Amino acid sequence: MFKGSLLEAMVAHASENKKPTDKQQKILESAIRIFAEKGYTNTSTSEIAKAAGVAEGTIFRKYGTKDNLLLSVIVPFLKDLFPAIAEGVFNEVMTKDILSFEDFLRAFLKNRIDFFNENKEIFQIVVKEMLYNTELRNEMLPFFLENVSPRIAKIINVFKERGELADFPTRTIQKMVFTFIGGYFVSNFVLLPENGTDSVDKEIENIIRFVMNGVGTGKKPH
Amino acid sequence: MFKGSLLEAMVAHASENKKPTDKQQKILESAIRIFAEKGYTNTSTSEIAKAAGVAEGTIFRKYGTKDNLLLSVIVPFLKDLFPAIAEGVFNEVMTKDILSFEDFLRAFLKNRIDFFNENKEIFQIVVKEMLYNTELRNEMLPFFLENVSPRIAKIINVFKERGELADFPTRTIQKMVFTFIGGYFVSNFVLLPENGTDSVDKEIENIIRFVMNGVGTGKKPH
DNA sequence: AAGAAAAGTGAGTAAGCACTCACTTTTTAT
DNA sequence: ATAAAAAGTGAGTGCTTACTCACTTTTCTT
Repeated sequence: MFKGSLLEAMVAHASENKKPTDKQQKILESAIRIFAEKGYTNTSTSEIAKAAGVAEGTIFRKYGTKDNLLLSVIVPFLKDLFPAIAEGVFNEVMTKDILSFEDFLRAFLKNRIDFFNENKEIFQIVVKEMLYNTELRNEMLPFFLENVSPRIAKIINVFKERGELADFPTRTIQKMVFTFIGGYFVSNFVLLPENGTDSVDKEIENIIRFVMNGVGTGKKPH
Repeated sequence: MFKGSLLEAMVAHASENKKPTDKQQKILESAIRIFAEKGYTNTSTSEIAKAAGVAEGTIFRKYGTKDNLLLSVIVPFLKDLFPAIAEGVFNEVMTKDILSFEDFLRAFLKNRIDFFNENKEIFQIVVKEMLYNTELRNEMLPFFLENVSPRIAKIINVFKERGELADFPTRTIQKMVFTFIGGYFVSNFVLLPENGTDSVDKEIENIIRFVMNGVGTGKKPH
C-alpha cells in the first residue's frame, strides 16, 4: 500500500488541473459509489470498470494502480476537509470578536454538515479506510494531530479566557467536544446514513445544547 | 459472506463447549491479532497459519471457512457485549432505587471499559467490520436497535421522571449520550489505542461531567 | 486534411487467494 | 495393546485479482 505518499499526492494534486474525460468521470463516480458501499479491499477493479462501462485497462492507463485511484478520490476531499475549517473559521473568530462559542459551533457544524452531505460517499470511504488501512491511518492521524488540533486548542483558549467555557484543561475540553462531534458525524453519515430524522438546524441546536449544558438538570437525587 | 448466520452462530455457540487444543488456541490468537491490525479482508488464511505455526489445512479442518473463523472470534464477544449491560445493570437500577443517573453511568462505564480493555483486539475487529462489512452491519444494527435500545430508553425515562435528566425527548437524550460514549470507546480503543493518558477513574469522571453539564459555564457573552 | 498525441481497449499474465483431500500423527476408548 | 476417532498436514486446484501491452480509436494541432 502507498507508503508516505499521502502528502506527496496532496501536493501533486495542486499542480494537476486538466478536466477529466467523460469516461474518467464515470470511473471516478463508480469507484466512489462502490468503495463507499463495500470498502476499498472488497472492491475489484474489474467491478469498477464494468459499472463505469469502460475497459479495465482504461482505469490503469489513467491511474496506474488501484491505490492511486483511491488517492485520486480522497485527496481532493482531504484538501477541503482540514484547512477550510482551521483557516477560515479560525480567522473569522479571532479578528472580529463578535462570536460566542455557541455561534462558532453553529457556524462550524453548519459548514461541515453541508460539506459531508455534499461528499457523503467519500466521507464514508475515508472513515472506513482510516480504520481499516494501517498506512492511511498512520499518515492521516499525525497530520490531524499536528496541523488541526493546535488551532482548535487556540480557539478553545480564547473562549475559556472570555469565560464562556468551563475552566477544565484545554486538552480535556477538546477531547470531549471532538469525540462527540466526530461520533455524531460518523454515526449519521457512515453508520446510519439513511436516518433523515429532524431538520438539520434542529439537530445543530441539539448538539450545541448538549455540548454546552449536557443532559443533566443540575438537581441532585435523594 | 455469511448471510443471516449471526444469530444462528450465537445460538450454536451456546451448545458448543469442548475446550480447544493448543493449536486451535494458537489459531484463534493469531487470527484475533492480525484481523485487529489489518482487517479481515486484508488478512489471508496462509498468514494466520504461518503466525500460528500450523498448516493452513488445520484452520479449515476446524473452522471450515474463513468467514466461520471470524464468527468464532466475534460471537463470544457479542454474547457478552449486549445482554450483560441491558440485563444486569438495568435490573440493578430499577429494583433498588438508590442509584443516581451519575452512579448508573459510572457503573456502566467502569464495566464496559474493563470489558473492552480485556477484549481490546476483538472490539477493534467488530468496529472495523461493522463499518466495512455490509452483511455484518445489517445483522448487528437491527439487533442492537431492537433489543438494547428500548432498555436504555426505559432507564432514561426513569431518571427523567426523577427529575435528574432534562426534559428533552428520550430519543434525543439517548442519541446524544450514546453518540458520545460510542465515540469515546471507538476513539480510545480503536483509533488511538495506545494513548494511555489519565487514569481510568479520572476519565470516567470527565465523561460524566461532560454528559451531565457539558463544557459551558452558563454565562452568556456580551 | 494529415500527422501527432492522447485516450481507450481487451486478451493475456503471474501471483495470491480460499479451500480440498488423500494421507500421517496423535489422542481416546476398551 | 489395539482399534477407532480426532487432529493435523501440505501439495494441489481452480478462481479471482491487480496489472500489462500491443493495438485501435478519438481528439488535438497546424
